[in-house]
Amino acid sequence: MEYDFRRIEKDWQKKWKESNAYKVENDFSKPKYYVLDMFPYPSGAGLHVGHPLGYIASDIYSRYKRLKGFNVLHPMGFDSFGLPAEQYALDTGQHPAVTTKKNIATFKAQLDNIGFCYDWGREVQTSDPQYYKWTQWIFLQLFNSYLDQEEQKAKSITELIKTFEEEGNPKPSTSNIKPFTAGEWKNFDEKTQQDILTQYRIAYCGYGEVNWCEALGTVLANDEVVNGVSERGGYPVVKKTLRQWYLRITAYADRLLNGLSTVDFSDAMKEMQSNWIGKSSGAEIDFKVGSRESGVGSALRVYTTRPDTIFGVDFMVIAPEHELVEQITTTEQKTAVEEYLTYVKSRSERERMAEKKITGVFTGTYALNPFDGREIPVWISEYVLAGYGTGAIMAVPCGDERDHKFAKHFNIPITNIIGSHYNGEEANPTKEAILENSNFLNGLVMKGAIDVVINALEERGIGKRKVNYKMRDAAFSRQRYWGEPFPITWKNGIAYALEENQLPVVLPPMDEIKPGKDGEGPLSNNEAWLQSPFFGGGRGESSTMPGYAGSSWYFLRYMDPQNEKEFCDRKISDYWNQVDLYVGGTEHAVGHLLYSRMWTKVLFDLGLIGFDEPFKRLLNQGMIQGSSRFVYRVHGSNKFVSAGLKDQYSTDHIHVDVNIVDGVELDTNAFKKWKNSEFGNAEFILEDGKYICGSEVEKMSKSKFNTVNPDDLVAKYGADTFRMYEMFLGPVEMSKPWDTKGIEGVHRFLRKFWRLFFPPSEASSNARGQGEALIISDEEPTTAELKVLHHTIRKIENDTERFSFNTAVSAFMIATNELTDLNCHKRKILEPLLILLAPYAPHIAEELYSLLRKVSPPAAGGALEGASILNAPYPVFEEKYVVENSKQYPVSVNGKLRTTLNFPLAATQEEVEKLILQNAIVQKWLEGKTPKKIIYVKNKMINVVL
RNA sequence: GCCCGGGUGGCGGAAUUGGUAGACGCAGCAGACUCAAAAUCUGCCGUUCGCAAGGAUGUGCUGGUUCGAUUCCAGUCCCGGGCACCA
Repeated sequence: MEYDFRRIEKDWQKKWKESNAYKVENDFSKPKYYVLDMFPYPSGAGLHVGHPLGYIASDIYSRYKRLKGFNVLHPMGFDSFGLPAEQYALDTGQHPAVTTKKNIATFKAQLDNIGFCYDWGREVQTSDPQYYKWTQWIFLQLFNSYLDQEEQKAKSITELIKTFEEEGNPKPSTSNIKPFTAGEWKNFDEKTQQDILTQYRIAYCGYGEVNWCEALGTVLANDEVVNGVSERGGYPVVKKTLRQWYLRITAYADRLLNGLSTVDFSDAMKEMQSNWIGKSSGAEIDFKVGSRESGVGSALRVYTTRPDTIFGVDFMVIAPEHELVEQITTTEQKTAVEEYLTYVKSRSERERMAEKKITGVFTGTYALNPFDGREIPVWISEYVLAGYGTGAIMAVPCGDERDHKFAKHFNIPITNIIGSHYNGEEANPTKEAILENSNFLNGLVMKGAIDVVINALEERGIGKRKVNYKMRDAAFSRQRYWGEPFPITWKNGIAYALEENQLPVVLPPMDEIKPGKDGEGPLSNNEAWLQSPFFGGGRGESSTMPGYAGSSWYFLRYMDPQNEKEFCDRKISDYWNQVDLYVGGTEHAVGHLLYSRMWTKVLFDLGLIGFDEPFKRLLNQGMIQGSSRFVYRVHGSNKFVSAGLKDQYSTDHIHVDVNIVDGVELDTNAFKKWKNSEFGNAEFILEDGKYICGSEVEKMSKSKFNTVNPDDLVAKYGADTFRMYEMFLGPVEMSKPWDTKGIEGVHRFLRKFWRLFFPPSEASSNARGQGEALIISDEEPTTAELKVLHHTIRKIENDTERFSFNTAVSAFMIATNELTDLNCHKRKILEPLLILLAPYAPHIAEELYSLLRKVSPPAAGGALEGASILNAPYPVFEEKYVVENSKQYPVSVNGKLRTTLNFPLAATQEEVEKLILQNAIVQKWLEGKTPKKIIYVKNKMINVVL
């Protein structure tokens, strides 16, 4: 019988579906394992071969864990709110709900084609009101909570109100609030009270500088802005002050950082996250300032990580936006300063980043070194950022490269406090130097002096120890339509939470989706909805939540997807607990992964779940790049010249569809028909009778004609071949260009594997060299056969556990080759092998397994017919089968391999040495000398050392 | 500029982390079966000397540690990724 993968795969996919084979029960009696893929955004383009890489890996691992006896949760869903659907709607007039639904159907069909073991009964879609009801509910928890600084724990805002009522707020944790007493609190009006609470809420609405993208008509979070342009679309982004919703993620900075040590992420991923959080510790120091004429006035507060260099401060720099700019500018410098500020405003964010010029202006004012009273000029420069630290720095040119360049540029004298470590040409940021010219710090090593200075500052009350973070609070509103509406109602300029029973606040259908006035979202055009009765007499919020809202908690909903009373039952989340294995790309390093980690921590603090890190282990799959092909058209003609000859002509290069190129050789007939025969009258200048294309590795995308659709490959070779080939390409973590060529090899292997069951014979073998009859013997296996099996069990188990799927595929190939050579058709070997293969190639394994079970008796017991390989007992590795009777050891002399000798296992060390020394080849290389010692390496080889 | 990865045949990639480098697959060459093709099978396949047996050499480059280095150390050159005025 032929390996008819089309029939087999169709049959089994149907049977699995009908029998609900992948349904997952919340069976608390079994050990659990949670495998999660980053759910896709259902774009209109459908899947290309790059997408399933991670899905295949997680599917293999899920099936493997299931065979190992775990209750495995391996769900799939769709991140179906988001910008592209809305952009598409603006362009085509199609409603996002319609296109999203269509795209999801395409995605599901494509995924099912590959044979994944998802329990679709647990599917979630973030744009489904039954789902986003709970996104809104969790938002309300964020809105109604604050972070208790002392306990570093989120608590209900009502507790904070109670504290204010009883004790007031003598020491506010933020400088935005003045201290108040309990009595004062009670006398504040509603607006004042709410404004104060806003400073504490974890989700809050406030004015702030945001990234505004005019082209997209919305604000963006910091991680959605790359090099001054929007991540999506590459449109310019400007800073703008607007009323926005925020998540107070900064309050969780320390916990997000510390939590990294408890999870198994790659070092690169951890580093990206900790860089983004950007914790640094140092000190805030107050410098008295005032112009010479006016005398000493207010204090200028700076932040520094290097207080030890305090005596090397030669000038101060404040950001152009700093609040003291006006106050400290002297009359004679006024014009110069104003000119400079105008110049700074004229420069866009992008220009500032692209060309880093040394610019600045002197304010005319001097600050006093708090220790020795030395006068230090205060400058203004754009290289100091208003948003970080205090927006002002103390500049130490001998130790900081930027300060050094600035000092050289403006001829500011440089004080050397590090002796020979400073060469006068370049700053040296060392911490190891012994301090000079540094008053009471002279003679101290710099890194030791840091604490000495901070203590001195704190004693004199002129500074304090301070930790700073680069991370900012995350902008949480978008001026868009296709997102979750806020469960918020505005009354008299105050945001109030809606009651739980008002949820979900359903996104109203709108005929036309276009931006509103004054930077408001499309919902602002729907005043009727904004004034709906469920907003309780207030006005609804016209912006919607960002794409990351729904994806920050979806892994919890899979556990209990149909629950109408809660986002997830606590007993159920206690059972499934953390995601044991999370598979996805690195592109979400500082977005989704940080937000979901934060939400988890809040939910944990509020006692709603029992763990504070969502993902125990993260596996980053690499990107599959496209391998583009080019043809070269001779300028102004319809002649196309082969790549090797193109230098003789002046040519344009044109992307050509990779699917009509075999390797690098163009199918010229297909090319003429391509794009509705746009090149129908093309002529070719060939080399060696062939047209050779140019090639380049690029991102896979439709516009580059380098995408390969998995559906085509599945149709041609089958899902099992496709799955194994994607794994065989190389390690999952690695990025690599797609190359369809090798898929034949994997397909050949599966056919060869099939022949172990349907061996060719004289009497009957079909066109593909496969026998017509299933041949299976119940004979006892030979030692050699058992050795192959148990080697393979060990190898597959090890490789699967460490996600080395490529080497596992190789191991299957080796086993198949060896068993073919041994002419082995024994059930006791082949049945366990099928079970090993099942996670990788489930369809062929299930087919052959069911065929075996139709002929008695099964090797491992159990039901004869109707048993599925999905629940088969995983084969157990037994060491005894791979142990040898006599052993061959390679023997080297001085590390160089010289020969291989056979030793009886029972031989004593003396006998072994005698055998070695008597050997003619060894004697030749010993050249008559006596060896110093003989090294036995780990049961692997023997080395004779001269 | 700073911080991570990584450089192994014609190609994708193995090597249980200090112990026979190049597994497995692709491509290539030669052969068997066939009228022929497809399919299948067998052999060869880093470089170099040699008819061969067998040597020598070889994991970006230069050194070092070791009986022994793709693996460890120092320096250096490329490639990929991340961050980038964060004081």
